[in-house]
Amino acid sequence: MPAIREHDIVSTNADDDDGMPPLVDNPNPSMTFTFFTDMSPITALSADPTVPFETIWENPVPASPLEFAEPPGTQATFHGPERVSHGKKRDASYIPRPPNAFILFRSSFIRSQQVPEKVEGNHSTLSKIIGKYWKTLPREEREVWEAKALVAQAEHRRRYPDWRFRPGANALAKLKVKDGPQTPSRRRSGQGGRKPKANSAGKSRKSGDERCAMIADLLVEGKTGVDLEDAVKRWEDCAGRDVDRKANNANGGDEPKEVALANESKCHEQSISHGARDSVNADASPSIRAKSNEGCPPTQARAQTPDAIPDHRFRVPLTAMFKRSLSAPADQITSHDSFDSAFANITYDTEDSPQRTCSPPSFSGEQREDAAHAVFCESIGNLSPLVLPSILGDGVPARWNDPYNLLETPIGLASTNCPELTYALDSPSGSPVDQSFGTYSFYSTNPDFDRTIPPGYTQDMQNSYCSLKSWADCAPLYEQIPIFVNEYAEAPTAYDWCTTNNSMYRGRPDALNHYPSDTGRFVGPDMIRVHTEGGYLPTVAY
DNA sequence: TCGAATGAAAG
DNA sequence: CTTTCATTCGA
Repeated sequence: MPAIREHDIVSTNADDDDGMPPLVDNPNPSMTFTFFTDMSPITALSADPTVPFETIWENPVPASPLEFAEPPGTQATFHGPERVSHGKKRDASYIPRPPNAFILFRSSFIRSQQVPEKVEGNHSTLSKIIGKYWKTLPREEREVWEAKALVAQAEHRRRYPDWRFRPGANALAKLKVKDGPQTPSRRRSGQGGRKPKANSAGKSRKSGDERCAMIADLLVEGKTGVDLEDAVKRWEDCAGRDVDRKANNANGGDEPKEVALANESKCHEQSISHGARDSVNADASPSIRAKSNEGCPPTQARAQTPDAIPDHRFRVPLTAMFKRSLSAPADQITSHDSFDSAFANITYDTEDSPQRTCSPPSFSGEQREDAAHAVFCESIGNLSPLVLPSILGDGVPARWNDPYNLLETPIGLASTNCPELTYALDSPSGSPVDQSFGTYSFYSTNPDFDRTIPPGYTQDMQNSYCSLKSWADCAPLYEQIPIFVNEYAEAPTAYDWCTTNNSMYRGRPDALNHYPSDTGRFVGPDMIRVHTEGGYLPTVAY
């Protein structure tokens, strides 16, 4: 099977330049689709095709009210060339880079005006604050932004299939515009550009950093708006004069801590965390992770990761896990590389065997596919790295492999999280219905999916098939990008998986659902290797 | 296969 | 200017 270039997906869209969401070329009349949970269901964003794609990753859930409502007219959009971003004069044809997770977070954060202008209006300083705040985000929350970044990236690629990041290419243009030949002042070298003041070596700088850290801490506590303003004011009233001493202290001096603590605690005695937001909502707001940082938040050794329990799963950031070169020539893309590295030595926690390591199994016997292209994933009952986290965020974080939280949905009813979908369960014959067992499927009213059974699929697999390309084409409509196993596979004909004792099993997808465990409890396979009939490009994200 | 550079948002 | 992250480029 010829290797299919990733861009072939999008280049089939004739409307790539028109700026309108193309949806799918396949206007199949109403149909339903089902897929297995290990087939990377994605979360529906909006079935409304009129929703401009620019708003997709910023406002994925219009239905869920944002606690920090943004002022009207400030809805986040992806700023394509049709809109000049923040006053930079650029050619109308200029295509900006897709925003990364942090940039999206920062934008949303600033838009939500949690830090009043009076507290800080300078965007450089805001960047510092937001950067510190960003580092304290719990992983789930950060993943939300990583997911958005992936969506943004996917959408960017859909719109500008031929775009390539060309660092420096724009620098030339800049020099031209600035008419002066301009020394190529390396901006981050600290040498080139004028160094403003800060000659008093660290003093003002230090206090600035201190203040940033303080504000970031207050944000972590959940303070925003007026609360934040008050707290900052209190801090400034009495802590400002401590700055010098603190600055010295930070340079290795062993200043008695009681002094600082006393000062601080008297300045901002109790701050009641009000950040009772649902954690995985999609705006950059302080959330419930505000801990018991009563009194003055220590400005340095703050909990970097609020996760109380170290979670060794998926330490690889999503964006890294699913990273693929956006700009590399398509036929050089080897997106499995990131997968291989991401999953090579991941330790999984499961109910049955915490911290069990399951390295990629070595297969014996005939292997039809290129082992280097194998994609590993977890399956039903376990977290699936193939599914991005749900950002539906209506208070119940969905499972990784159940992004619609369908397992909490009565069978046969539409998910409250995603009315477009209905949950069905095929229980193994004779078994009581057990939602952790059996095949569960999502039925969609989305007509845009191709369910033409490819060669290799038998009729009884029909219900588990949905064209992955359809998902890919629809990706911008969904919060979650379909992370597909074998996007271009003719058909997955068999899955191999290893169990806790490293036994190898093989079977079709439905067999996975019937895999019994010694304990009488369903144990999902640790890993699944998807076999295909021919070669394939294991695109992991589109 | 590195580290350095660039640029994404914003005012 | 300033942040983090993704990507490219040159050595």
